[in-house]
Amino acid sequence: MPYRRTESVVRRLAARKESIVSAALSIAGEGGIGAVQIAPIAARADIAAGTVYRYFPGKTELLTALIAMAEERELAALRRAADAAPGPLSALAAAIVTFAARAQQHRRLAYALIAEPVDAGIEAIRCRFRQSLVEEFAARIETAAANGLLPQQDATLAAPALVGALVEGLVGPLAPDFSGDAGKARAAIQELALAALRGLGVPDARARGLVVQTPFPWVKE
Amino acid sequence: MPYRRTESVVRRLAARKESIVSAALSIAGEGGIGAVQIAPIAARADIAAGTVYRYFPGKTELLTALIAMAEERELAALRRAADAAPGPLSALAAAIVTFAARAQQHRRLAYALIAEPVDAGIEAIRCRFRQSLVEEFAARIETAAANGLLPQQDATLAAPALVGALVEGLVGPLAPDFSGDAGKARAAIQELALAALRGLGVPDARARGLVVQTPFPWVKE
DNA sequence: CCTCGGGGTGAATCATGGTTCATCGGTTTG
DNA sequence: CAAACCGATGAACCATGATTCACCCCGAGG
Repeated sequence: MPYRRTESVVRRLAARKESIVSAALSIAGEGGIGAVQIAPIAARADIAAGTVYRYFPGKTELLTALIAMAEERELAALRRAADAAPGPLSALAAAIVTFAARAQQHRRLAYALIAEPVDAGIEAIRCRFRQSLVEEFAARIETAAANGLLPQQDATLAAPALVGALVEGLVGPLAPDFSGDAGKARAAIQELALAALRGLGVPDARARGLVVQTPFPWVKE
Repeated sequence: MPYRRTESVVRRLAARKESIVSAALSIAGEGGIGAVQIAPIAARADIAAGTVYRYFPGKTELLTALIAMAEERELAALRRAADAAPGPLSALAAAIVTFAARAQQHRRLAYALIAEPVDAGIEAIRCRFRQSLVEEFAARIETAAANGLLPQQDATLAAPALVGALVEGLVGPLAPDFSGDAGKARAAIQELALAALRGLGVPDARARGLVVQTPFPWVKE
């Protein structure tokens, strides 16, 4: 009778695959995308370098899995925050604040996943992540505009600019250093979110209570 | 008597150094930072690979020279446009529009010099360029705010966000494709500039004539 | 128990791209 | 014009890091 994988073996394999991706993710969060190399990943996952290739055809696919994992998590958080808001405009505001807060909380990882220098092949993969984010924001902008809560505008232009401003302002290499002062960090998020909303055509977001204090209860993960 | 370089030799050497940097710059403009490699540069400059090392101790220094050249050019253009404006606020607006217009005109190069993935060592160099840009904008923002033309705000937060929004909105990988439609490109610049100014606290830039049609006569190079 | 086959191993291999250096050829000097 | 020397050359070298593969090891099936 031919060899059949035991149920427990199947579980072990799946768990190991998962642990490889987790190892990669944690390394990315510490040392950036450049530090995501096969040998360190294998070491952290307590396996040999060659074993990685029993689970992924190549580094590209591993990175793809890594980004997919992060993407899922981030989009879910974004949607949870937005959908809990009472209307399209506050949903947009909540998405902005949530994105900013989470990005800042995992600054290194956010930078690695969105803006950090990598080589071309990997950039292509990462683009899909950014694309998802941008589309999420674009959809929220369009909905708000359709409801007359924002001036009509080109969301395909505004959404990338919005993401660019948030990333560059909070986690980019030139952003001010907020480490060690949570209050300052929170204030920066508020200020940026207000500026972003002004840019989108909401001059009085604060007065209208659109930008609430972070962290939201539902931002935690 | 020891060997002394002839005047003509000195000129030839200087010209060659210059031509190496130019070759590197043109390659960056075509293929991005990743394509800036010693062998192709040497080929384009019509010299051997080893010769590059007679002019630069290493690739890092060559890249530094490349970026310095671009930085000089860009900052000069920015300042020329801004200084020709009639006041601090219109100077800021002019700087924004000029930056956007130039970045879009040399989209590939702008991306390479500001946002494109590269490895860590090079990123450090490139940061200085972005830093210069951000500082230029920050100074303009502060001046305008000091004159009561903008609400008081943290320019060290606003300036990076501004640059991020412009870059991501116009030249980033997710920006809409403007090639082949100059009108659309121009409209995008206008819209982005207006949004940026709204974000900074100028709700009616268009009505106040702050964002004039590009290209400015003085934007040309 | 034995043996079979798949998972695991990690040293070896390959690919890429920066850097070096022994050597060549044209200039400068006396 | 010959000697001395500098700048140019480009093949060889080196470093990094992904990928492979011949060889183990262990548990399932008989």
